[in-house]
This record gives sequence, C-alpha cells and structure tokens, in this order.
Amino acid sequence: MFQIDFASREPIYEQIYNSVIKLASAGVIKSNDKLPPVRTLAGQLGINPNTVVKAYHMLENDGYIYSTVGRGSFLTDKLSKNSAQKIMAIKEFKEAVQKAKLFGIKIDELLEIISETERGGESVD
Amino acid sequence: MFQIDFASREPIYEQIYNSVIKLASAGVIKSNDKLPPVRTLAGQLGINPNTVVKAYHMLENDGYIYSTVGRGSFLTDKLSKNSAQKIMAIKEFKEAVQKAKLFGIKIDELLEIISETERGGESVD
DNA sequence: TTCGTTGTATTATGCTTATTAATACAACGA
DNA sequence: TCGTTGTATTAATAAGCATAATACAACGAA
Repeated sequence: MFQIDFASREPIYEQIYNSVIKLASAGVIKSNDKLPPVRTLAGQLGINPNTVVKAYHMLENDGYIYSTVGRGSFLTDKLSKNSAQKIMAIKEFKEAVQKAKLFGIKIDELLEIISETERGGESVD
Repeated sequence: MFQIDFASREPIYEQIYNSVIKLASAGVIKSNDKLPPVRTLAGQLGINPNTVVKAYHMLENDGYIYSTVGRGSFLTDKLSKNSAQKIMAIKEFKEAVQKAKLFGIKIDELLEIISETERGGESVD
C-alpha cells in the first residue's frame, strides 16, 4: 500500500506522511481505520522504525491520526474523502492554469508537465 | 533587493536562484543589467561568497545570466520580463499539479479543468 | 495476571548536503 | 599597475536524514 522512492530528495518520513494523506484522499483508508504498526510498516518498506515514528508523529501533530500505546494508530475524520484541502488544491490548480494561460503557455506544455509529473511521481496503491 | 529566509528548508543558493527569476519577472532587473558581485551580495546577505557563487553558476548553466571575470554577472535576454513570468508560471503550475496529486485528484480531473478553462477563455464575442 | 502487541523515548553512529572559511589565481578595465 | 570580480580548491563545520540497538509503558486478550 505504501511505496517509497529512495532516490527522491523528499525525506522518507515525508513520503509516508504524504502517502497517508493520498490514501485517505483517495478513499483507500477511512476514518478510524488502523494504520500499519510502526515496526510492521518499517519492515515492509525496509526502513528504520524511527523513520515511521517520525511520520506518524507528524500526522498526529497535524490531527490526521491518533495513536495509543498497545492499540495502534488510527485515522481521524480530519482526512475524510472530500476534505477542504482537496477543494483548495483544485482551486489552486485552476488559478495556476489561468496564470499559465495569461503568459501564453500552450495547453500542450501543460499536458507535458502533467505527464512528466506522472512519470516522476510515486504511485500510491 | 534579495531576501533570504534562513529558516526555510530551501537551500540559500536556491533561494538566490529563484530571487533572480522573480526580480526579472517583476521587471526590477532587466536584460544586460548587472547583478551584485558575489562578494557584495554575500556581504549584504551575511552569507558565504561560495553560496552566491553556487547560485550564479546555476543561473549561468541555465542560460539566465552570463559572467566575465573582472566585469561581473549580467542578465541574458532569456530572462526578459515576459519569459521570466512564463518561467514562474510554469513553476507554480508544477507545484499545483503536485499538490493536486497529493490529494488524490485524478489526471482526468485536471485535464477537465484545463479544457474548461480553455472553453471559458476562448469565448470572445 | 501474564504476555504479546504497539507506541514512545533515548543514545549513539554514519552519511549526505549545505554552508562557511581561508586562500589563491585569472581576467578585465581604468 | 591596481582595484574589481569571477573562478577554483581544499578543509572544516553544521544540520538533517536515517539507521541501530535498547528499554520502557500502556493496552487487550488469553
């Protein structure tokens, strides 16, 4: 479910953080769902448990998950499928398209950028 | 003229690089304008000359400035106001795509938004 | 209660990158 | 010639990321 790009400049703990948001946004995981235990996820990804801990702490700090010793880490409802953040992202994308148009950037260029991003980005499934 | 955020995760040399593009985009600096000498800028920003050198080298590599020993560093015409704005717009568009991806927005949705924008913008009557 | 599960905390280490430091050299123009 | 300025080099320092190895604390089930 989680996938890490070790070549990326983006820190692993941040990739995990983003993965949780992506998975929640895509509806793959939902409120109150349990995340993999730190040791388990670390094992699956072949990384150090501390790195997972760091990501989980960030998520908890931001109110996206809550953790209890002995039970595990669970999604809050802050990351429901149609969150305000998703709406914001769409809005910002629209603005970026407008601005690009304003400066005479061709549609083909935008499409090219999107497909580049697609190739470069990590897949989440 | 240049401003650095020491708290930012973005490296200083990268901030300088982006500053030059932004300044050109805003028309504050123009083609053939001279940039501050590395030692001067380093002094003003309170950083090491090598850091400025790194930024200037990147800019030169990308064809945005040209440098001559004894004379200084100057803007090329690749960074005229319009092209600088275009470069900025592309950067912002890339960021918007990344963010959209983060929240699980599908490519099809992005394409749809683009074509909507296209339809809306072409209605000239 | 015991025991496995799981989050949390700590300390040390290695690695990479960013930045600084201190010089020296080379080319340009007045 | 001499000040200005870009370039090059080598070393040292600092910060962030990740690993390693443990230990402790709380929860729930048997």
